[in-house]
Amino acid sequence: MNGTRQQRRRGDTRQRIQDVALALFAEQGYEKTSLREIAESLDVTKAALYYHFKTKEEILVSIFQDLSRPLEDLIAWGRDQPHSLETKQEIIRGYSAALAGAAPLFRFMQENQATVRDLRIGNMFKSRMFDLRDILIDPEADMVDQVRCLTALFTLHAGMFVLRDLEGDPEEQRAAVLEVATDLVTQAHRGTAGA
Amino acid sequence: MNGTRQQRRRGDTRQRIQDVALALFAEQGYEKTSLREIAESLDVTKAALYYHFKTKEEILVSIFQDLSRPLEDLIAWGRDQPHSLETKQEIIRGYSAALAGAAPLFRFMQENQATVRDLRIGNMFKSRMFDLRDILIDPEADMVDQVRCLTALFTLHAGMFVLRDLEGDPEEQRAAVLEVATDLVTQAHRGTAGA
Amino acid sequence: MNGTRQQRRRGDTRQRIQDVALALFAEQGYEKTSLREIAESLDVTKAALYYHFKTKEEILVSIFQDLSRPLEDLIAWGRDQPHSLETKQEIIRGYSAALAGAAPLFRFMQENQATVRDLRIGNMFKSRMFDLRDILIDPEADMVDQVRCLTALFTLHAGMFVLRDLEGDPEEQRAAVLEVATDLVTQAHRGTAGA
Amino acid sequence: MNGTRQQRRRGDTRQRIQDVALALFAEQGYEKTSLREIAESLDVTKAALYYHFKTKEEILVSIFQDLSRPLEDLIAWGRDQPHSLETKQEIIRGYSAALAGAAPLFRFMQENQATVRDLRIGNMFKSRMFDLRDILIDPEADMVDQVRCLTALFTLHAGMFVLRDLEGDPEEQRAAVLEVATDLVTQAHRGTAGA
DNA sequence: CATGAATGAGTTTTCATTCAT
DNA sequence: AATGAATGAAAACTCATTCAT
Repeated sequence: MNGTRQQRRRGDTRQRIQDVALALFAEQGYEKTSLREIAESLDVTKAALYYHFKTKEEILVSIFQDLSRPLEDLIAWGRDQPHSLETKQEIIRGYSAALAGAAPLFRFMQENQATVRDLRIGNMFKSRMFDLRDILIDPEADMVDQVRCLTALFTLHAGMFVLRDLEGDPEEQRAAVLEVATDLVTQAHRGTAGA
Repeated sequence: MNGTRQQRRRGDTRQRIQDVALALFAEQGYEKTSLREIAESLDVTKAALYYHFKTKEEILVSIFQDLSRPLEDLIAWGRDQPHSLETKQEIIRGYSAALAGAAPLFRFMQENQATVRDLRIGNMFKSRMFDLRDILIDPEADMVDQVRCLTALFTLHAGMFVLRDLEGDPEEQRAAVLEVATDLVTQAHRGTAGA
Repeated sequence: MNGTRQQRRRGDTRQRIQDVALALFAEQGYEKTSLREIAESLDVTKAALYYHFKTKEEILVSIFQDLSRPLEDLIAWGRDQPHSLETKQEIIRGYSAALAGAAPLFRFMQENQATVRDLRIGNMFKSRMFDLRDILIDPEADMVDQVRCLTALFTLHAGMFVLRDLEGDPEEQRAAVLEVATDLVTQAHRGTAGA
Repeated sequence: MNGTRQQRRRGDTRQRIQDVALALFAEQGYEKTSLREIAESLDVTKAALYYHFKTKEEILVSIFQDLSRPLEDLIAWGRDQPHSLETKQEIIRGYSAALAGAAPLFRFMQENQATVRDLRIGNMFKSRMFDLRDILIDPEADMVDQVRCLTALFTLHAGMFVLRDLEGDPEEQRAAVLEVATDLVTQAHRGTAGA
């Protein structure tokens, strides 16, 4: 007992499934990752996956729920703040941190939109984005400033997956992306506030 | 003769396959669209598809090649221009038009990145984007301004698929998106030129 | 007219189909050679093949009929000869020549027995072999001598396709094979005649 | 429980697949035997076959590996013996026994050479034959005696599938074939030893 | 003498899922 | 907490063949 083979501290399996699944989903996409592949990576049988999760989709949902917690907290916080410039800037910073903290998940969401769209997490994610939008955007702002805010959001997203292909220091890149995004919401806020 | 059922103006089939395939690919994603589905939509057999295209991927490639022609022309034009602000703004305008002119295709590219990545069009598209980047970005500009240019590009992309979910006049939206993107390259250019 | 493209002296096509088909059948096997492949090798369409031959099998049958003519002549000759040793030796020589004269065909027959068995040429070939056997074998000879005669036949066959993998001068090999085969019928004849 | 339908002694399926597959492969050929046919013969689904074997080819490979074991043992034995006449005769006897012990498999190999050639078992079998050749053939023997040895081998092969079409007592036939083959290696050995 | 367009029936293979043990 | 065995549905693709032109 406590043998070499059984190293795996028990109770661990669920977490290990999530980890491997996310890695594969992010690397290959959801549809191209089969449960067989996940099981083999873990050296368990497919049936074992079904002991821990009801369906393939459930695995993904559970990952999303676990990893998007910080984002949810951010939104909850933002909702109670005044629509001030500081709040908006803090939201941008927070979102950037949330993305960085669960990069594989968000990269997955980016790259598998068509698939994600008709999975349960599709709506979950969409509603988070709407929440962010409602915090950032002033409904009375003109269209251009509204677009600036949305653009700020997508700048952060794109920063994750596009800049990977670019030369240059990653830390410097992240900072630059954050600056551009912050700039955009600031311009948007000024435009509206000044009018 | 010339019956109702046989309406099918001959020679038409290849084009009809491309049309239906693109519509389905954009709507459901590449993997979730089966050749059976495409064939049934057209009221032909699967084998007929294989008469016109060697593989499923080939259908997609042919669509991409046909529809990305304007983008290619734009790049060819841009390569020979001076790296002036006017050129950059014209590139943004042109890219916006190219996207609008083949919206379903580019929406598809956006939403199926994980899939597209290991299809032939993955590299084709990537290299187009690199070309655009090289035209827009001044290699001596600082990181922030470089990010601004890339952001301009993605603003246009995101404009296509995100704004669909937004209320408001589509034409006004498109104009706003274009303005934000133009603004970004302008700022980037000023920053660099002024330094 | 008499243009560069149409070089192909007309009327030739049927023959060209047979040639290419035999080459491919021998190289890859009957089932693994598709009509598409044959057509493409000839730079014509599949439908063109159907102008010249009713079915895939028909192509093969026509090849067999054309190329097995010498064998048929040999058998016809042998049937009218006395069952002397000279006759038997001549049959062996003749069969060797027939095989050499249509090597790809007979190699094909060797290597595709399972397939050939339920094609029309299966029975055609089988009956030729029975004819040869009846000429070579004395029904009153003992089993061992009968086997010697059959072995002589198969020695020639095997000589074609096995020796290809062997080092050594091909001509010397062919001569050696012929000598062994001749030896076998001679022994068989002596055994029977001497008894 | 223990119902008539569920007879299937569990754990049995893999073996049953191999048995049925070999029977069908030998009877109809590899290409003309579909997995559907095998599955239906066993009253399981196609997918069940894939639970036990990764590909169609794997089924064949596994059969070959299981059934060619005695041949491998024979070769292993032969390699360590002196190149004496007794050794050679024993090899012939042993090969005859090996063929008889797995007649359907070797018949299959005979009749599907074109197919087998580009499957993994093609090379496996070829190398076994080369091993046998190296044991039987004296490299200093003249070509004719070398051919005699090879012919001995093919006599045994041909004995299996040709004699099926012949009248006469099968046991007597087998004995006769063995005698002819033994005779051939003996002649070959004498020729070389005497020189 | 040949092509362009298409079909129907089939192939091997893969997948998410189930369930008795 | 997991496995071994299996399934039903579907996928992409191939092939010999047909026929109007």
